[in-house]
Amino acid sequence: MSELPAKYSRRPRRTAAGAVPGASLEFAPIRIEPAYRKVAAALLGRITDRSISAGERLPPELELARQFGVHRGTVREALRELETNGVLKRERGSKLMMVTRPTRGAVAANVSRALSLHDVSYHDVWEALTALEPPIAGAAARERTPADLQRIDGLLARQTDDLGTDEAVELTADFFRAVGEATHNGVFMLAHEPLVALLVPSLGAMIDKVPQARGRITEAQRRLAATIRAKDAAAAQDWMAKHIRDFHRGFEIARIALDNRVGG
Amino acid sequence: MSELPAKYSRRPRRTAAGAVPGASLEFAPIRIEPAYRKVAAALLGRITDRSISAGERLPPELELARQFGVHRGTVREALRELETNGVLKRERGSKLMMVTRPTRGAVAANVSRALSLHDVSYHDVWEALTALEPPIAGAAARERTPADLQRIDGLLARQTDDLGTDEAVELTADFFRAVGEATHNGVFMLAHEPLVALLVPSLGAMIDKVPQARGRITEAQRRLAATIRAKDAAAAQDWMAKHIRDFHRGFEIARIALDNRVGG
DNA sequence: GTTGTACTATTGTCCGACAATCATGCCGGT
DNA sequence: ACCGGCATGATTGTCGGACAATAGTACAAC
Repeated sequence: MSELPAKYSRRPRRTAAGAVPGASLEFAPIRIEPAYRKVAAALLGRITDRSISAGERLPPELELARQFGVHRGTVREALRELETNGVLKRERGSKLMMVTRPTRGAVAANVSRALSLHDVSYHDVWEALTALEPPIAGAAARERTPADLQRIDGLLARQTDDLGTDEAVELTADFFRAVGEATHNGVFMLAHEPLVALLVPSLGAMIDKVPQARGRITEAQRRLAATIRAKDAAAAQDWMAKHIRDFHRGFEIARIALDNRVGG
Repeated sequence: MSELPAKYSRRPRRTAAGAVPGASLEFAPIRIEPAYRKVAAALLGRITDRSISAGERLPPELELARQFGVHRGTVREALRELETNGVLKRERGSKLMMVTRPTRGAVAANVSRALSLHDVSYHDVWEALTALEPPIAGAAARERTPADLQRIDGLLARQTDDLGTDEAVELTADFFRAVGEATHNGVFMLAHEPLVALLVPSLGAMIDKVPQARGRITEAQRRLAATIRAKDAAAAQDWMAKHIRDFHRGFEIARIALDNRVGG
């Protein structure tokens, strides 16, 4: 059946056990990388250095396998790696894989998961939000465009009392996102996303337990929006700081232990 | 050779083309997920909800394939996905895959790449550092332990004039990391890592072009360390802010355009 | 012009196989 | 009793080949 197993020949492995017995020379640890990782690294390199740019389509898997000189299964494993990194997206059927830029949501989801697995506490998240959000609000006040204002106002207009808990929470999260986008700073937009995402579940619990919270949230957001409209960065910082403190207080009133792990 | 192709039977596909002709009803798009994604989701779920905890070992691939009722290749693609997410680590040979928690470095690398691909500018990174690092320094001053102090001092002691550019830059980055760890806040530790990583390459260029930068950096770090030792959070914030401004000025002097893309 | 059909390209999944590696346990020599 | 070498089994890495399902396209039919 098999003529001769000459495969694997392109990856010469060190089978010779020719280690000098007494030598105490310093050897660098031998770095053996699986092929799928090398393929992934090669592709990722071409993407990060922009020789393949977003929106372009990759050759089909079989063609890639031919070019790299590996099996299609190996290429697929490499592609899967890039896909989870968010730099590739594939659609079913005959569409080719497309190079994309990782979406904020995907990156944020990874970060959230990592934070959650690292046993980060609510307190830690609050501390970070306290540090991060006021400057974000300030930057938003400085940099906002009319379009940003419009989006923020649109969100505020939807804040009514007869919303369900989930919608209210989602709307609050969207408010933070909108403020982040008004900064026109990709770092800010990405930075607070995982934090907001981590808080969303418990925010719902808090709102349910603390009836007055909804009103305070809406009020703070309106004030904040006004300062952003007025391009008053200092006031925006102050109101955002107050807004964050409010959340903190809500959690205390709802008796959510702040040194609990987030997420789950 | 093949008796009968009864495979694929466990995934019934809708072959019937029974679409109502004139109906203008709203249909939700049908979500069809590949099997490898479902397997990945199942495993990830068990990890994030802690029913499989870090350090445990997963069953071998063949066993997983048997349990999920899919082919080993499919399981492998799913595992690759988790591996990139950092929740699994595998070693060569007969060792089983081990559940791990994503390392900060891995997560940060993903974030850095995403930021870089999104054309974030130096200015954006500076703005974020200006917002983030002073509060981090303040938290470090409040929360530092003797061990943290020792690590920081160790790094400072290695800051001498006869270091190569690369070592000096790496030492500076490590200083930031050490301050971050002194906060004992996982969010802070993770948050500034990608930013520092993005700056490292250009920081080397800056140091080479601006001779006085090295001295200023060392001086600022010593002062900062002193405030952290004294647990003087306010002073720590101030010195960190100054430190960051210093970097900014260095870049201006070195004529590195601040609206350039970072990374690459 | 719209609708249906055949064809092709591509991805998703499966089957089966072997090489390389690591752990383990056995064995003989000291 | 301790040690290094060797056979063995388990597991991952990779390969070859196969087929089903889907999407796009070209073309004929109405």
